[in-house]
Amino acid sequence: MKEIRTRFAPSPTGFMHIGNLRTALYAYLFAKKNGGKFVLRIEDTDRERLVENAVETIYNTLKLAGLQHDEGPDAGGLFGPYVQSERREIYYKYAQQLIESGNAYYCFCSKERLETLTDESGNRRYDKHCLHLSREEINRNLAAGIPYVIRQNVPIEGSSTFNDLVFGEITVDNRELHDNVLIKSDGYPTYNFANIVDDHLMQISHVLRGMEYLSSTPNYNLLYNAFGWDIPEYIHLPHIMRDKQHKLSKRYGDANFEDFLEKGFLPEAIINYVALLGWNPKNDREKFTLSELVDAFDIAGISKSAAVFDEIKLRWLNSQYIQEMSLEEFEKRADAYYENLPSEVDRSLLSRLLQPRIAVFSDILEKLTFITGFDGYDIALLEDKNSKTTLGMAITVLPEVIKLSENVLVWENEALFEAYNSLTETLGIKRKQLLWIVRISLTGQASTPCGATEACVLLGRKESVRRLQYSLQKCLENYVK
RNA sequence: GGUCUGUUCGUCUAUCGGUUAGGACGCAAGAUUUUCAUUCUUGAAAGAGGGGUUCGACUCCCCUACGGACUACCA
Repeated sequence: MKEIRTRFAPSPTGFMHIGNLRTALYAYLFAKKNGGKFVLRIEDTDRERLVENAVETIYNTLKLAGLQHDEGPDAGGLFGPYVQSERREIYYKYAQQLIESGNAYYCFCSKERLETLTDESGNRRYDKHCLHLSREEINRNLAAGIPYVIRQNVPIEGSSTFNDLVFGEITVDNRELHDNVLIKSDGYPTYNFANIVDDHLMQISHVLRGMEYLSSTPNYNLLYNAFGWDIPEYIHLPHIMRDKQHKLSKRYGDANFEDFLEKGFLPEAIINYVALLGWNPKNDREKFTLSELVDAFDIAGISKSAAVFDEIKLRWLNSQYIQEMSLEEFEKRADAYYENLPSEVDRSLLSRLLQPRIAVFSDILEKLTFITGFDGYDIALLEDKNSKTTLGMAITVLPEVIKLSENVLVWENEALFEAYNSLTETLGIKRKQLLWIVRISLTGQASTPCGATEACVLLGRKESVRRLQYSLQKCLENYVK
């Protein structure tokens, strides 16, 4: 039984796109599920699109996501080098072999000539012009240093059929196939060539990749056959969309892993969410750790249709992870968002209040504005139809609350609640009403990450009394009987 | 344009010929609540259209419509 080997083969052209991450995840899951190996290969054959540090981004992402590769440029392995730019002689050697067997040929056509091959709808198909060059002509051109590429010689007749583990059997007429460039004029191989040579040499048993490669797969199979190599199993993955019409793209912005991390999403939640975009475990389960995903993964659960990325649902999943973490862990991660808080604010209490109320860590900033940004608010908030409060009520209640707040013995939650609660009795109003008035007066916000008494504790006695007085003042100014 | 491919609630999806078409997010309503929030319950919400095949089709086949990918010396 052959060992299961999958690979993730990104090109270092920028950030790690969510769609790419999912491809890596599935390749990892499939390998691990079957006791196989997951290898990382860097496809840097497009010298113009290289982005500095992109390789580090790839390492980093895989590390953060927990997708540890068994082989790769940084991990070693028996099939290196794992960076395509370091394998040029290999590709060239195999290209020569293809030329000798008639499955590839030198092409010296100029860009200008190629242009003339473009039809009215903007498509270009090479006419095999250079296939008919004589040995002498080729040698002469080579000797003269005329730039050339090496092209695949696809048969003009017949058809190619292959089986994809997700999409099933696919047949394409060979006449639809192009004589793809295998080796570019700069000496580097194209993806179309490098990927098949490497997949074979690295003994990749299952190729998982985006379905944009589905239509060029027959080309690859022709190459495998020309070499007499076994064709790997194919697992093409449906796209992840930003909406029904558009693929998730780098241009769109937020579609990359590090952006989500920056927004305060947890890598585990992102992985969990992304796993379920285009795959389902055949039951209703929604929460999985990475190792649980390994156990549950099965290509039968991969769907054929594209999935729209839904950040709202990701938020929900993320909130589940946040709520399950320990308070210590939460505090550690939340700490960065507490920077601008007055030092007397109780961070531990704050964390306890915040943990069940946020979906992503960056939500914290907005939840904290009642502490950091209390400078006037819409007094109309004090009139609430739900709690049945009015400005007039606030005016009678606030002085009592202030008096009580100045005198209450211990400034902590229980005591405050007791004190305010007994005040409702003497004033003859509902607890909900009093607490609404207090909370609004204290925070100026309809929705806060805490109740009235908790707001008191967070703000401290001095600041609380100050705010209550300020609010009373505003009420009096605005009150028209 | 050609080729390949897809189409179940707004979104992610289950169903592999027989179900009141299920779950989740989101949404709405109600309940609980120590005030914000949580939680709970309930509800609205789907098989693109048309032909077949079949006793019976979301499920199989064909056509149409509408998406998407590819059609580069990018991957």
